[in-house]
Amino acid sequence: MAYRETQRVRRRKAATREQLLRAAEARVRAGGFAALQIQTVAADAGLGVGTVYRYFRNRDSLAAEVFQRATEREVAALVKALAVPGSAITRLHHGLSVFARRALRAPRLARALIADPVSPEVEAQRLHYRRDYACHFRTLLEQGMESGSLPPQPAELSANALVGAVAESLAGPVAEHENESEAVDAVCRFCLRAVGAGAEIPAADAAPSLEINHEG
Amino acid sequence: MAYRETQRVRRRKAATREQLLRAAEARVRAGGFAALQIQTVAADAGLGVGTVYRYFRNRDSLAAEVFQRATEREVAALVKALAVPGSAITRLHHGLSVFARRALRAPRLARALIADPVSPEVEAQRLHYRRDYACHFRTLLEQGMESGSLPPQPAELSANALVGAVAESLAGPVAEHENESEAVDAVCRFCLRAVGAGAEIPAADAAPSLEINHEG
DNA sequence: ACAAGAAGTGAATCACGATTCACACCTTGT
DNA sequence: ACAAGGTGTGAATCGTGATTCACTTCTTGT
Repeated sequence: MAYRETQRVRRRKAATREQLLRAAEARVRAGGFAALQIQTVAADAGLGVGTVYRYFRNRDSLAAEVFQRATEREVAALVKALAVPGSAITRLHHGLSVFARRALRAPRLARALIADPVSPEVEAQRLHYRRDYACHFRTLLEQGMESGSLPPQPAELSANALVGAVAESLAGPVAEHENESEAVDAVCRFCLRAVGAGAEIPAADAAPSLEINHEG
Repeated sequence: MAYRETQRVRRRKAATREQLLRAAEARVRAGGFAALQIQTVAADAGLGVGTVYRYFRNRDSLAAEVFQRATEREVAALVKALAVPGSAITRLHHGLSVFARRALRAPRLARALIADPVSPEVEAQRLHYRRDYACHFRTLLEQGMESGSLPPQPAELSANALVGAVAESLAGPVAEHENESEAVDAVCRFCLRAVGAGAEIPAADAAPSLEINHEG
């Protein structure tokens, strides 16, 4: 025996893998999953095509991992935003605000996560993600309904509609906005009214300065 | 000179073209634009592959025409629905109801029109369509705001959000519904509340029996 | 029935990415 | 320095559809 993987190598490999994933996500961010091409990603990462296959079984696996990472980051951001103290409505507002801002900042990515057709593998993950995502909103809506601050409504459907409204108006193909904050604000109002919390809409600056880490 | 296109031939050609378009749309209806393959369409129409190219320059042209037809049909349905007499809110409700029902009945098609990535050519049309579509809602929202029955809001953004909410909740990948009418109804309520017409929501059966021609 | 002018056809060809793989180049323990 | 066991590479190969085109089969006016 003369070779055994050492710490140093393990780190380098991890770094390379990371670099590939970053390059891949950058492409998806810019052009959706259609832009996730092995040649391109390899080139971006300064590596050979074959190398990519040392790290990922195939394109779909790479896509799936990019999807999962981005997805988990989004869900985490939402959960964090919802964890704020306050009434169901206040928390919903925070959540929407964060979701909206992220969608606005990375529209292509948002659309990719929500709708880009990829492999069946990714499609399954997408379902998971969507359910998860909607689930958080749904829980909040249910809380609001129980406490009487929201009118009765099918929570599941409302949650999905919220996601659609935000995604479409801010990240859709027709989205144009002079002022980011105004747009985010407008969508939040729209959404709050939609779930029946129109009257209790907090002041415009109730959830303004939430730091957003797009990368971390 | 010994051959001149006659009425009979012209008709047959038109019929063939029509048949190809129908077959193509059927595929899109079932599996989005990814399912629009020349081989498949030709087979469905009972024709040879080459024949398709006698009628359409290439796949993109065919896709574009399928898109345009479906699109125009949708817009026409919306316009017709909005043409009903009554207040801005009533008309909006009718429009939403029709839009929702159509999306629910042909979810894959709805998604294809709204989000499926195709050629740049189609992408341009999509923009047109979306603008057109949103425009009708927008006009109505503006009327409502002028007359004071709707609160001030950025009409363009609200219109897009409405489209997103309906499409996502009824035609999205996570859409599941026991009862069609209930779902349509719930989305309509959601939307009306969203634009600020929550109080004036008409009785549940205010716009129930609008005939929908899915084909014509 | 014949010639001109199309329309119909599908096997062959292209195009475009994904995927493979034989080979070059490191890393490590002796 | 050497052998073992990787890792990195990119030209060659595959796979999947779109597209072409030489050829067959109508249609029509004479």
